[in-house]
Amino acid sequence: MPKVAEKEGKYVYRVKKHGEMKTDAVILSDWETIDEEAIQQIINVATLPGIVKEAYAMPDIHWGYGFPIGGVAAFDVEDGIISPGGVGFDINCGVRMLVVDGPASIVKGRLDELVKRIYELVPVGVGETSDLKFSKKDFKRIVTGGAKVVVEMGYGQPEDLERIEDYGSIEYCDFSDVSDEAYDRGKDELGTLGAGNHFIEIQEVVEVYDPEIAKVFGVAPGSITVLIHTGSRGFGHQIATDYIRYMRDELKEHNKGLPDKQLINAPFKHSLGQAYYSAMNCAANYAFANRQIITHMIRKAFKSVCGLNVKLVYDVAHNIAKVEEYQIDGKTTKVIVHRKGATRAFGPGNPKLPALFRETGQPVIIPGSMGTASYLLVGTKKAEEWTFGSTAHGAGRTLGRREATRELSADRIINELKEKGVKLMAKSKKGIVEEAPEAYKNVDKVVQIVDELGISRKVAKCVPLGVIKG
DNA sequence: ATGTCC
Repeated sequence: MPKVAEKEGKYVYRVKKHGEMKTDAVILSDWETIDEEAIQQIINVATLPGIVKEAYAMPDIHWGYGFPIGGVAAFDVEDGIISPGGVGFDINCGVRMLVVDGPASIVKGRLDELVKRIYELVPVGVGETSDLKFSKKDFKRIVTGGAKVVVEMGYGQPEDLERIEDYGSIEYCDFSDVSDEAYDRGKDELGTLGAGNHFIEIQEVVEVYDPEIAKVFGVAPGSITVLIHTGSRGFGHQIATDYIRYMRDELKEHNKGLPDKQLINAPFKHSLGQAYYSAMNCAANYAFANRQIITHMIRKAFKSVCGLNVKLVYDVAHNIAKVEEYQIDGKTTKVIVHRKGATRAFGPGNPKLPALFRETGQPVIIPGSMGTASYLLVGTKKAEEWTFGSTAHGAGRTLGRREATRELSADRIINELKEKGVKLMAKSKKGIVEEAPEAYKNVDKVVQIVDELGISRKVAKCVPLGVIKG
């Protein structure tokens, strides 16, 4: 443990404000699994203008571009900043859980066919495009309106919308803040999965920790669930790239003296900060629409192969910045919360939640690495009071992609999944090694920590039956 | 994460 960190409690470590830090940094994790580069990154975040309360690291923290992945930081909207590195390149990368309306036995009996059908319907892999064609006018409607626009176009049902974070639509956005290049990269990728850690997984609920909440969420022991993990593809990536460049070129003086160039940012109130916020929200809407279209394809697959309907459980964002209000030093303060590899975890009574989840708190989805468990949890008041309504987002890497490629073998991983009875279809062997379970922390441990800390609570555990990867 | 280097 670096000398700067003090243990404050079980899974709570504090780096007291020192040097250029404007606030403390708090690490919520077991110490053994953390790399020191990521700790330095959350310390760097605490030096940024307008940061309020504390910077937080979740138990799945690992090194990222500028900000660590698994980091949460809130900046005052009046004198704080917004930073593309605090959101991530895959803007509104997130996870959506579906539940199959019917017996597990039917799905298990047709698993191979089902995985194959989904693989045919959803384009996967780097740079993969879809056959769906949207006019520029429709594309503009989609990225400014999100999931509801594609539902209107026939991809899903109006009831889906209240089961998406922010109803799958973020209002503050203007298409004129999006570059032509971002449009070009994004126009043919709606309805595609992508690569890297993105996946579609068919799972079975093996354990329910809170039956009442599980019932509200629509799952029970033995339920078949489907997880979709993807984001805004080349569209969001280009928007991040564009605005990092604009901020570097146009805000030289403001960004002078950063502890790390990758922390490049704009004052939130500055026209460039507002333009990034707007373009980022276009990418967020794109990602919600993307997961909605993929849901439609999965529903088609289940209908044709099993004759079963599929319902939405919930859809969460884990790479995004949002304006929210919190009590800070007894004062209601409007902040721009950056959740990078962190999941919103609003508790019971939060007015931003639909009536459906008003009494329980919002569903939270924490996927594991390939072949391991995934969890459905519920948000808490404690998260709202402590971590700006945030919790972890996944297992978190322990090996970089390059290290994983060097140390692990795709064939062995394929065999291990086969032995476990998990059906895998993947576009590339490279993706398999990079996403091997050995390259990640143990998701069970991450979930145990957030549950014990009370920043979200376990509801159900799912294990994989079939995996589709890029 | 990503038309995995403009």
